Amino acid sequence: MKITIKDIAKLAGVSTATVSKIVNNKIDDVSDTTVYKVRKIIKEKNYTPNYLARSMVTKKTKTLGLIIPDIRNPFFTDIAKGAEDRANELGYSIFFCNSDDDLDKEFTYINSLIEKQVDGIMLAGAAKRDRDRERKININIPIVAVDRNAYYKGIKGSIEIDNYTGAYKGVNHLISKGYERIVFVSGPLETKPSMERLRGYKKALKDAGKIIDNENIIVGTYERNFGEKVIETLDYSLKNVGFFCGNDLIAIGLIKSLKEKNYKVPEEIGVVGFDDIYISLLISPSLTSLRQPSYKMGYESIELLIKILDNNNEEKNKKMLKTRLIIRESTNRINLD
Amino acid sequence: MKITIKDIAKLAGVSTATVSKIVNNKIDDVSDTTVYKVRKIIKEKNYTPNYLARSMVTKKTKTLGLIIPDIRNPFFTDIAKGAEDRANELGYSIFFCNSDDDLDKEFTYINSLIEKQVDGIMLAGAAKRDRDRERKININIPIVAVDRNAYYKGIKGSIEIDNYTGAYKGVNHLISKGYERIVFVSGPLETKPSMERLRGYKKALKDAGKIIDNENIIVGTYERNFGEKVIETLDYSLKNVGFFCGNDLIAIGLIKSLKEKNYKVPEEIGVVGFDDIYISLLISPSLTSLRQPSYKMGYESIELLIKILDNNNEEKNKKMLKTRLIIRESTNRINLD
DNA sequence: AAAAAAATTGAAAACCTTTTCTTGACTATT
DNA sequence: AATAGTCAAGAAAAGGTTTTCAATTTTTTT
Repeated sequence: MKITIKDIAKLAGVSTATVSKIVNNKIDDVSDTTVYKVRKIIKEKNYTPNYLARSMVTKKTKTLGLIIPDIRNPFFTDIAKGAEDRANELGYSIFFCNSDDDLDKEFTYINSLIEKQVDGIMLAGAAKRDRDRERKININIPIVAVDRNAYYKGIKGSIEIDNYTGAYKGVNHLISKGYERIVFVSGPLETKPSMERLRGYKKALKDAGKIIDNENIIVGTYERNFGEKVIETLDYSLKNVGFFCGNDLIAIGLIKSLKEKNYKVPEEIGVVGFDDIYISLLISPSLTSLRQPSYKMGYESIELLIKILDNNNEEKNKKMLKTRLIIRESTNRINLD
Repeated sequence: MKITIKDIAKLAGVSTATVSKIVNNKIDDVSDTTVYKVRKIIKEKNYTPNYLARSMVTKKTKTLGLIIPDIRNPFFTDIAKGAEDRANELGYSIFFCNSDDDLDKEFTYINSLIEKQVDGIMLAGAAKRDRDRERKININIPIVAVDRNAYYKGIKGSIEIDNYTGAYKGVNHLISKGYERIVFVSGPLETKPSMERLRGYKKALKDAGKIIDNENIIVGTYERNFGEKVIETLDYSLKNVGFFCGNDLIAIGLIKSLKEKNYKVPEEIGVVGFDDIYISLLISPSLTSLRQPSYKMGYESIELLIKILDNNNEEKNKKMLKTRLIIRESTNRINLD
C-alpha cells in the first residue's frame, strides 16, 4: 500500500493538517522542531502526496493540454518540444493530442482535456476553422493559441508570427532573383497565417509593379502530397517561374516533382518555402525558406499560459515573433536582372 | 459550478448510487424506467463525471505515459502517433515525455508519471542503459518496452524488431552490390537493437567469407550530427566502401558529408540506413534502408499495454516484427560482381 | 392469502488531501 | 496577578465519486 499523509502524521505524532502545511511549505505557523521532525519522516518513508486527492481540493491538476495539427511536420514537432521543455521546468505535465488538422478531432480533444481537468490548453489549431461552431463550445479554462488563430471563448493569449512581413521578404527575394511569374502555393485560406502570407505576397507583387493574377494563387493543404501534385494542375508553361510555398513540406513535394519532370531548380525555376524545418537543409537542391522560431514559439506559449494561470501576466498576452529569410540553393542562381 | 452526480440524483429523485450505476452502465439491477429517467436528465444537464473523484476510488486514471528518446526523429514520432491513435480509440489519454536519450531524464519522467498515477507506461528507452540503477527503481505499474530494451522491474511486455535479420539483409545487399569494405556505423552499443544489428552485420560478413575488422565498426550516437562527422575519423581511403548505418539520421548525415567531399554515391560508395523514415525518400540520392513498421509498433504496444492492464493478455507479451529492405538510389549501381 | 424469492434502491463508508477556524498554551504588557 | 496578545497545533469539513450491503418493494410460488 502506498504511504499516505495519515501514516506520516501518525508516525510523527501530529495531525495531517500539520503535515500538509509542511509538505506545501506553508510553515510560517509551524514550529521549527516540528518541521524538522516531520521532514525527516517524510524523507525516510519516501512519501509523495497523492495528486488526485490534492487536485480534488485545490482544483488544480498541474496538467496542460497540447494540441497540434500534424506531429509529422517537424515545425510542429519543434513547437511541441519547446512546450514540453518549458512545462517540465515549471512542474507541469502535458497531455499530448494530435488533431490531424481536423476540426472535429480538435473539438473532441478539447472536450476530453476539459473532462480530464487540465489547467489550460496550448492550441495550434486545425487549418480550416469554423467561427460559429467554435464560439458555441463551452470552455472555462484558458487557451493560448500558437501559430494559428482560433475563435474559442477560452482564448486568453497568443503567440504569432509576422507572416505578412515574412511572405513579403520571400516573394521579394524571388522577384529580385529575376523570376518572372511568381506563384503562391498556399495552404487552406481559412487560417490567419495563410491570409497574412497572401497579403504579403500581394503587397510584394504590387511594390514590384507586377499584376496580381488569381491564376497564380493555388490553394491546397499544408502537406507534401499537395506540393507534389501542384504542377499537374497548372496550364501555363513553367518558364522562369518562382514558387512561393505556404510551408516547407509543400515546397519539398514541389521540388521532388519538378526534379522528376527534369525542370532545373534554381536555374529555370525558383522555390521558397516557409518554416525552415531541418529537412530543408538536407534535400537537393537545399531549400530557401523563412525560418520561424518554432521551438521558441512552443516554449513561450507555455510560459504565457502558466503566467495567465498564475494571474501574473502583467505583460501583453499577445506576442508576435519575426521570421528570417534563409537563402539556399533553390533560389540561388545568377541574377538575370 | 460544474454539475455533479448529486445534482442529477436530486433532480431524478434517486440516490447517487443509482446514478453512478447508470453512468457506468452497470444497470443489471436498475429498473428500465429509472434508467430511462436518469439518462434523460444526464443528457439534459450535459453531466460528465469528475475524473479525479472517480480515479480516487477506482484507482484507475485511464491515463498512460509515453516516453520516447527523440521527438525530432521521425521514427519515434511515428511510434508516438501510432500509440496516440490507439490510446485514443481505447479511451485513454497520454502524458507525453521526451527523454532526449538521457537516462537521468528518463528516470525523472518515470517517477513523475508514477506520481501522476498513470495506469501504465510505454517506454522507448534511452540508448545507454544501466542495469543496476534501473533495477533499483521502485515501479509498481506495468511498462511495455518498445524498440529498445530496459531492465526496470515493471516491464511486463515488449514490442521488438528483428534487428538481427534486418542488419543481415542490409549488409548482404551491400556485399552483393560489390562494395568491398563494409563499415558499420552504429549507435550506442548499450542497447539491444544495436547489439543485434552488430550480430547481423558480423554474420553477413562471415557468410560472405569476409574478415571482421574492428576498424570497420564505428560507434557513436543515433544522431545526424554523428553521421556527418564519421568520415573525418577514418584513416583509410574511401574506395568502394559500403556503409551500413545504425539509423537513417546517421546515414543522411553521412551522405551529406560525402557529397560535400565530392564522393560519388552510389558509384564509389554505398550507403544503407535503418528505419526508413520519410526523409530518406526525399534526399538525393534517396536512401536504401530497412523499413520498420514504426506506426504499428506504437499502435500495438499501447494495445498490449492496455491488455495487460485489463488482464486480458492470453497471448504472449513479447512480439517481434519484421523489417523490409527498401532499395533506392544510395546503393543502386551496376553490380560489379 | 401467506410465505418465499427476486428485484430494486439507497445509506454510508471510503479514497487522500487542503483549509479554515477554534483551542490551548505560552509570552508580554499593564 | 490579571489581561491581552502571540504562537502552534489539530478537529472537522469539503471535494465527487464508487461500492457494499441492508432495507424495502414487487413478484412469484405455495
